[in-house]
Amino acid sequence: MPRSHTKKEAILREATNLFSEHGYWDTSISDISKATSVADGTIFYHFHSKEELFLAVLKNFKEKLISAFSAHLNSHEFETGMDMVEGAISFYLSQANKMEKRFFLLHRHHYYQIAEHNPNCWQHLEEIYSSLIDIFEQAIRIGQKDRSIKAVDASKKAFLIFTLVDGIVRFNTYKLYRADAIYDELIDSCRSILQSPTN
Amino acid sequence: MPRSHTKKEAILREATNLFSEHGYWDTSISDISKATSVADGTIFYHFHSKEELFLAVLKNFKEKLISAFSAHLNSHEFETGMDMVEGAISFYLSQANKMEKRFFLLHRHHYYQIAEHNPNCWQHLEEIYSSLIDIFEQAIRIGQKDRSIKAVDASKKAFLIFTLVDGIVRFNTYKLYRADAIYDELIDSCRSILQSPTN
DNA sequence: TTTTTGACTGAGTACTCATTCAGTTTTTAC
DNA sequence: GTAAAAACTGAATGAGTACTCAGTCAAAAA
Repeated sequence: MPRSHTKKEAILREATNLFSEHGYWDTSISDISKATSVADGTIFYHFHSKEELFLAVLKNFKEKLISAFSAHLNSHEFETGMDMVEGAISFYLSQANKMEKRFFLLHRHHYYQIAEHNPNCWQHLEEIYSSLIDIFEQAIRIGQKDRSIKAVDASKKAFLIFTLVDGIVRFNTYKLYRADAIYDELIDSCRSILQSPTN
Repeated sequence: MPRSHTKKEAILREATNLFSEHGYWDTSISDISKATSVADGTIFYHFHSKEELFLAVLKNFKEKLISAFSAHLNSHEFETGMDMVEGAISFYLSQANKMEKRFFLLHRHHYYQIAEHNPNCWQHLEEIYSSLIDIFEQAIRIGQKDRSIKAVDASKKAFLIFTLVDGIVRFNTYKLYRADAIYDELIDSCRSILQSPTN
């Protein structure tokens, strides 16, 4: 239990770093073993294949991300549902900023490729997105109760807003646009989406 | 000119199909040569390396995409700038639908990785995005002249709307959400963003 | 003390893949 | 028609790769 545990964790940690930074194909098993100061075989002792390790990294990220989110929302009080939406947006952006490399994982195309034939992988992705979108949806519903948000389709609007925020994170990590330069416009637009008179 | 031209084009065409469908790493040179009925060496005669071929595919896609867009916009008349924005959105979605596989190219992470050390690749991506965003921006400016759109920051709102639409395309290709199920909400939201009273 | 167990090792295996190049065929120029 | 140039070929190369496995070692169980 003492060292073995540590080594498996270390492998997972280094694999997360390397897969996040360089992707699946540009990270070899021996890259990971070197970074962890472990023999190649040890990796296969703990994880049966490279793909399994890759999935373990995703699973780990999923758990960290979801618990970080619920911790944040539980520890904050929001005046209105609209404020809660805003809080969720800015928390998502700050998380993406803080663990930028990890967020790369979400945008790594290879996961979606694996997901096509691996239901397990698909489920991880699905859980990540649905739990994130859920946060927005719940905030919208709360806002509709306290009248800070209009009677819109909460589920669809939540998806749209999440898409928007996630897309901005994506452009930011690809260095094609800076997220902070557009923060105010983003919040503004989300307010418009949720508060403007229904047509 | 006769056959040589054809073969180079055929290689580019098959490479586009295979890279779009399976990605860079899951497409080998011999996959491409088999699909084109050409010897491996021929590929290297026309393109110096696999990466160069990959970039040629991107360049080709860029040109096709941009010209398809301007052809569409020039052949249509729009009542207002707001209608033009709507037209651009629905055209983007229909293009993404029609050449779904090709659009994968835009979301293939590998390009962004190459872009990090290859200014040429970065430029292609930058041109694709900036010309697409430009279309939205111009439509917004026209709308501001004809009063169908409020006095918003055209450049930033154009980026936001593009991000939103592109993000939806992404979720659609990954089969995590169906774009057509959300079309009305999308248009609605864009109207809100561009027409709601400024705070 | 002896045995057993499970974590760990790293050289070896079997393979894939991009790239090369010496040579052949086809096209163009004269 | 002939020479030069260009297009094309595919077997060979060599650098990598994920994964295996026979064996080491330390600590727990007997």
